[in-house]
Amino acid sequence: MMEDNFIRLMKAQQKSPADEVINKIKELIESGELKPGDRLPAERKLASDFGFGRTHIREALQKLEFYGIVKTLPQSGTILNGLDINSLNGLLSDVLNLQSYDFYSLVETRCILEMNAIRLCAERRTEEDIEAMEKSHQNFIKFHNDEILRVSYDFAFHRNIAEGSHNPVIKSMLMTIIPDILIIYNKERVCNTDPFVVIKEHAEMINAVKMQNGELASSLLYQHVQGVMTLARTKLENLKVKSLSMA
Amino acid sequence: MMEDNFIRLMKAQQKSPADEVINKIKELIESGELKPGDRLPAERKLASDFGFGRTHIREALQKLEFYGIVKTLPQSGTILNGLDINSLNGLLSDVLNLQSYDFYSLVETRCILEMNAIRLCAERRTEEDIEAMEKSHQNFIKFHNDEILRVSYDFAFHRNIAEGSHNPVIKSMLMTIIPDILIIYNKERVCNTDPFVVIKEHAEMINAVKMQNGELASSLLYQHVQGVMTLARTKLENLKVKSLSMA
DNA sequence: TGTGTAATTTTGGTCAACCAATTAAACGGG
DNA sequence: CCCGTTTAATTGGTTGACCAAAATTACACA
Repeated sequence: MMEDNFIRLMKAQQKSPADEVINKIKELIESGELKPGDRLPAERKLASDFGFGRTHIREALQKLEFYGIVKTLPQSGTILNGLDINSLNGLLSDVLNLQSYDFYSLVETRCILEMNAIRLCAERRTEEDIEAMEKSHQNFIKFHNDEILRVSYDFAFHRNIAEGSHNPVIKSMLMTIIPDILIIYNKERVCNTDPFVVIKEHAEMINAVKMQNGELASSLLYQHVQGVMTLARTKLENLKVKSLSMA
Repeated sequence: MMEDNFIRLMKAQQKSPADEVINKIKELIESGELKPGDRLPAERKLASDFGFGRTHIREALQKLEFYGIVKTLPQSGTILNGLDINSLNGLLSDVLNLQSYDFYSLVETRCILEMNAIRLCAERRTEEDIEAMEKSHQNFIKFHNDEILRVSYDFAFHRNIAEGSHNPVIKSMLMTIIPDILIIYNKERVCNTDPFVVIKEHAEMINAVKMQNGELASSLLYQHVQGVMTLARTKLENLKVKSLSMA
């Protein structure tokens, strides 16, 4: 496992072709040859100029579009966004320096997003949201003896919370990080929280949401995930995951 | 602009080919034909079975890999993650139901992430972090009369905060949402916060970070972004942005 | 019967060519 | 000279073919 991390670290240091393309685009901007708002040279031209195939060019542009740096218009071209040079350079540096992240950062960010998701859920929840949470909770109780199913319904419960926040950005972000957490959870098999404790905590959170008490719901959620936080801090502190990007 | 939103809404209802592929993969899982941990049929087979080209298959798999649902191994195949059927179905439903998001959600999430980023920055900051914040702050003062440069250095300041959190997941998430916010900011040209107010707020935040006072830093950041929050709530409430996904 | 090696097949990644949408240039008439 | 129409060029998206790595199968020998 340590060897795995070493190999991944080395790979991270070898830039992918797409990252090399991004670096060259960054140089075009720094040289003034490409200005904010400009259309980029055509994919074929970039391929020829940079010495990479169009597949790598397209992968690089897709990545830049994902981060809002360019906008691709079918059959029309690719436009650099209109931010100023310093901001563009900063963003491009950040894209190029995206790191693998450690499990602790993953879990810490999940905690932050979920604490706020449940606070918003308490404020904004609908009857459907409460019913969905109740249903997941009842299913958790029903299958609390089944190690796999109870994790499944715990996860469903957390998805209900995200849904109840009525903030699609928070939902989307949680979606990108929850699967990795769950996968590592299941793989390490080190979480053995008493299901009755979970049942109690779920019930308290539902009640706080019903009462529209965001602060209470938020602090209950914080307590709820302390188990994973502690786990991440002590046993899996240096566990690397993947780069949170498309490359 | 209202017409723009209408057209985008209609487009959102037409599933992309990649989403149709994802839906078919979901059906394979629901039918039991594809189980957690299984290798998916080869790309060529999926293309043939589903009636889409390999480009669309690969785009769908790339999206699923981004969300942690599958793992693609070059020259070996694509593996479905080992989560249970309910969780997989839930995740796939969420992926298929990713929505366009409104500017308010974007800004609200930014506020949440940055409040926590600066709290962590106060706890974890290094001397380099403080120096970087000071430098951005000094540049903001220097160019406070230049509308473009001061936004640029304000952005640099916020990037320093993200960097100082020492949490790559938070950094990465802020990176995906900040450009859109800045672009809309510049386009709507409706923020006219007095630069001297910003200078004062920046100085207070730096001081709180120096003092390692996370709570203070967090609440100062909250005050700092209230302008954008108010703007988002009143003037741009229904402004749709893009789908926060690769499709 | 088990093991090691070689051959074959399968696989995802990449490429050049082609398709169709968009833009730019050319042309003709007023 | 300007404007509308037609033609040509440019563009990103898609396709089928090819490449090389990985996995599977077949075969030979102890």
